[in-house]
Amino acid sequence: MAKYERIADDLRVRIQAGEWQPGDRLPTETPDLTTHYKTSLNTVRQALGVLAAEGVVDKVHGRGNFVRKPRKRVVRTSERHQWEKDRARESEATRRQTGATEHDTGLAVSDLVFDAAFDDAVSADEVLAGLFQIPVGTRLLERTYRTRYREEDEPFNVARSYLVYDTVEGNPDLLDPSKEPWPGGTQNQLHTLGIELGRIEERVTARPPTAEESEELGLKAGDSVLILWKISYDIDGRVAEASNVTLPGDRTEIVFTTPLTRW
Amino acid sequence: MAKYERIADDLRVRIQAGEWQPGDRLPTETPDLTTHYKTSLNTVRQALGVLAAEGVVDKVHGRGNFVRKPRKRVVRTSERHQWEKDRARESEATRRQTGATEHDTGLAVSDLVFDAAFDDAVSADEVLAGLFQIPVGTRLLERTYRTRYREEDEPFNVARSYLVYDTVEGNPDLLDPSKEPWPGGTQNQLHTLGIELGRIEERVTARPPTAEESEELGLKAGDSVLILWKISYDIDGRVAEASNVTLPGDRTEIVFTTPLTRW
DNA sequence: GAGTGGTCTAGACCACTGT
DNA sequence: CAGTGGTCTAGACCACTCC
Repeated sequence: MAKYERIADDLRVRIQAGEWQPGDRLPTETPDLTTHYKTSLNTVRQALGVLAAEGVVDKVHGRGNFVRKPRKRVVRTSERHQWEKDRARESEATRRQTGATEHDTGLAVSDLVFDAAFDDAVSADEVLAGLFQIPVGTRLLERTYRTRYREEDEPFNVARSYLVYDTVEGNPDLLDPSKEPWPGGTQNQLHTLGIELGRIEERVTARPPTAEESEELGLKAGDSVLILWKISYDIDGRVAEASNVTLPGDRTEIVFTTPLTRW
Repeated sequence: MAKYERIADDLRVRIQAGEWQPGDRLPTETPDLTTHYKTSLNTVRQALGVLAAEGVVDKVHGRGNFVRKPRKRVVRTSERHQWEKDRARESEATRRQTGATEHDTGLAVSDLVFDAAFDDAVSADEVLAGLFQIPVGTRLLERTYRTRYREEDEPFNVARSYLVYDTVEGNPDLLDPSKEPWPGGTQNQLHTLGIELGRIEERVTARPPTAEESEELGLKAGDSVLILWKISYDIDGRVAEASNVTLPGDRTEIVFTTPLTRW
């Protein structure tokens, strides 16, 4: 076993044992750790790199290496869909109170900041064309949403929603970024187009963030992202909307409930 | 911007542009890349480390650095639960045909290899005690399952299932590792104890693998794991079983369907 | 044994943080 | 300005893969 692995293991054990609490600063790379482990700087840094990649340690330039604190979780439940559907036909006054994100996080609208960007001339790639059962290159409306806590700088998710352009022309609000976030969410918007949803499918995978995502979501080494594709089917089984959300893996818990029929 | 970042960006762009195809070997670290970028070995390796952490490049000791190929996905659907419940009361002959994993992967039992390990004296920690609504320290039965493709060395998942020990004493098969995998799965086993499930809840998060998980699941730098907690409630709303599965994030797609009631 | 990546060293200098 | 982490170099030697 390499020296840097032994150092990483030793530090990991000492952290787990509580020698340093979450938030505490570890001994300095130079001279503390290099002399303690009788090794060179590179080797100490390689060991700390392992722990950072595991999410055990936060490296902060100019300040030190810290034991990472567990972060507050955002829970996203599958009940949100039925809840959103039930609310889609409520009065605007009612709808204006809260959206699905607030339903999940338990926060008021005022705690969250939204940002919307539209692109009404996106061409369907193979994946989207396959979902919507349309030719590649069909014109789509792409809406990008970012949600963040008012006190934090970085958004905690980035969502991109796709609709077939031809189907949304009937509602000009759907093409106006300043109308965001609409009271009622997507299901209310689809309702104005005469579309009722019958079923929602969600597909979840995980991977390390790309450099771009790390930048955008303020992720550190040792973070993963959850990729959630939400596909909304109308009552005839056609795809009405497809969207994907990028969620920080360690801050997000996705909860699904499957009711079972009685024997 | 640091030199290693510029090198990583340059290589990333060239890979995306198709200069090297998935599976192709990149130029050697020494002397090709060091001379091409007029830099030292460490700097080239730091750049390649970035790409490896993103999952773009596979580093293979003694052979080279390769453009990573997308891997075959295993799909896990939430329909499996109802399917498993419907099957739990079928004859053993029928049940013996396939299990829920085969239902998802579309493979025959003979393509998969299972491994089961039991520990009938696990003490409930705070998380499990909270789930089952029992005192911390209550005796639990922990069953660990590993599933892998017959042709591959590493399992593609590791699952740990927890049952309250007192409730399983009625069925000695539940305490015998050699009876694994039982035809019918957990729902069939619970059926023999007179327990019928009414609802299943699944909670999903993602994070980088621990050193132990990388070892066990054969994961490389640049992989994430999905952690799925499955909580099974009986028809009275009590927790009957809790289990967690560790799934390789880039090989697994979890699919959930939410049916919506009609307006 | 040749080729290739992995580990380690010792030292220089840069960049960020807080006093 | 002092303290601390980040980048980079040049070179030595080890470990793995494949012919």
